[in-house]
Amino acid sequence: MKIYNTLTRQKEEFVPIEEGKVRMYVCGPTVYNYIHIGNARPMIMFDTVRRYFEYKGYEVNYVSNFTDVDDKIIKAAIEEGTDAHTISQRYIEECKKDMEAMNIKPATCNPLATREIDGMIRMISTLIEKGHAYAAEDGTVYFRTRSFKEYGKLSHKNLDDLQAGHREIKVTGDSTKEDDFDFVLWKPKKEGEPFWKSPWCDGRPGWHIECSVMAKHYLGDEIDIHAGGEDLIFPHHENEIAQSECCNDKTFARYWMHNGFLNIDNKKMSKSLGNFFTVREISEKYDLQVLRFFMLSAHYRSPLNFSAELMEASKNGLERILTAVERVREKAEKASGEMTDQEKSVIDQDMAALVRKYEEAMEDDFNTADAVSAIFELVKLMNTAVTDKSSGAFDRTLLEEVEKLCDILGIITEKKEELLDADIEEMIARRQEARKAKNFALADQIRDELAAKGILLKDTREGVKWTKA
RNA sequence: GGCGUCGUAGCCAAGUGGUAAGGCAAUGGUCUGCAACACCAGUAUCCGCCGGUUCAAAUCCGGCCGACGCCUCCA
Repeated sequence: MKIYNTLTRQKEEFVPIEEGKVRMYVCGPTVYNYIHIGNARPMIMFDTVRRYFEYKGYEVNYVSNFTDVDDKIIKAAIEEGTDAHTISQRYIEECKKDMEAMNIKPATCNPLATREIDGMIRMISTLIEKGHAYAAEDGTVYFRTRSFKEYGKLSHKNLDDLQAGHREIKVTGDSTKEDDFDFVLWKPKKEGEPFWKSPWCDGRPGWHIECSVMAKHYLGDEIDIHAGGEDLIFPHHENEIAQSECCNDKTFARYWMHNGFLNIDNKKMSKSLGNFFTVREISEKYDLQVLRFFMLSAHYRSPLNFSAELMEASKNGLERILTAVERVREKAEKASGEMTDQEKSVIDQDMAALVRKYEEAMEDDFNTADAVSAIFELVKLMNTAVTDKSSGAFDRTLLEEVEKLCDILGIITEKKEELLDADIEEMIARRQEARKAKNFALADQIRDELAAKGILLKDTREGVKWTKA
């Protein structure tokens, strides 16, 4: 399996630290509001990575944090006249609902920054002892960036270039720093802010130290994969490496994976541009499976543009897959019989080739766009090869394979059991009678009425089917 | 100023040296009472532009144009 490693800027063969196991850390959201669709991209893509590893038989320890103390959370709390804890708890719960609707598997562990303060204090103390950090007079603790020789290895920057190429390295009058590039590990509390006691001052941790500590706590000093959005490469991930490697004297993460940004109209999504969507907003219009499928349509490292048209296209494409699976599932339930030689050859040749295509795509740095195309080709195979005459064994073999491959991508093929109101059931029955009597005018009229209520009918060989608009 | 990414049909998107996957949309046909689904058919002589390397390039090299990202909180 090949993974593109930001550290080396190359695809590398994945070799786990521990045979058969994957230790993976994904930077999670800061919970000060509903998550936006940009937050959803790493969640969906790295969940897919995890699913593929599990499919290959790995045991994955998947850790993803919630940053629950931060300026934005505090600001939101002040605006609402409540406390930071209330805000973060609320949005963690809402975030989990969104994740479930996107069929993202719960992480092995979702650590909270505020529950890991002791570990942070320990790590900061160690860094100070080793000379990699220092406390200023006001109690702020800084990391001594230049003390880590490899600083910049992930983002491929070097401090002197940054200094030379400085575009107004303004760094507000932080005169207590020894160097402009030093960053905060611990900062003093301000009036009304949550704080914890520490050897340096009452205060709270800097953002970067949180992830280093949580990764160490739940995954150990060395991890296999560390992932997140590409904007985190610098400075967040760079700083994590500095902290962790200076503290533990071990390589922090072997593989660094970063997803590209989700754009709107080719522009970065931002509140100021007014092109900002929360996952919750999208869920009002679409099943979030559609959002997931949309994200899978591009490689995770490419920028991806979001628009209503593309969501429509994704919805239709997903529908094609789901319709085909549904039809075969119903047919397979009834069909019996062993495979003919010809069917065996379709399975061994055609289906096997597509499964291979799918796996090769996934093993090549998780090329989900290609993997999806293999599923479409499998759908075509099902649509043509599963007929009245095909054997039950054949139908089920194809069905199970497609279900399995969809599941790796997190696409749910099982249709949710939904019930209709009695009056709608009655209308459908009346329309069937009208059709039997060849009273098509009445039948069409009823169909239009149902459509107005958001119920779309299809007459199939297996009977009347309905879907919600 | 430094470091990067991208430019493939109307749209999305894979392909990164051997002669253009897949999907959406649109068109014609088959099926269907009609519609929907499904199937069949054709659909980029060509991969931003200009040069170069090679038997062979969308794929490698150079230049240009265009879009974008990071360097500051940010998925």
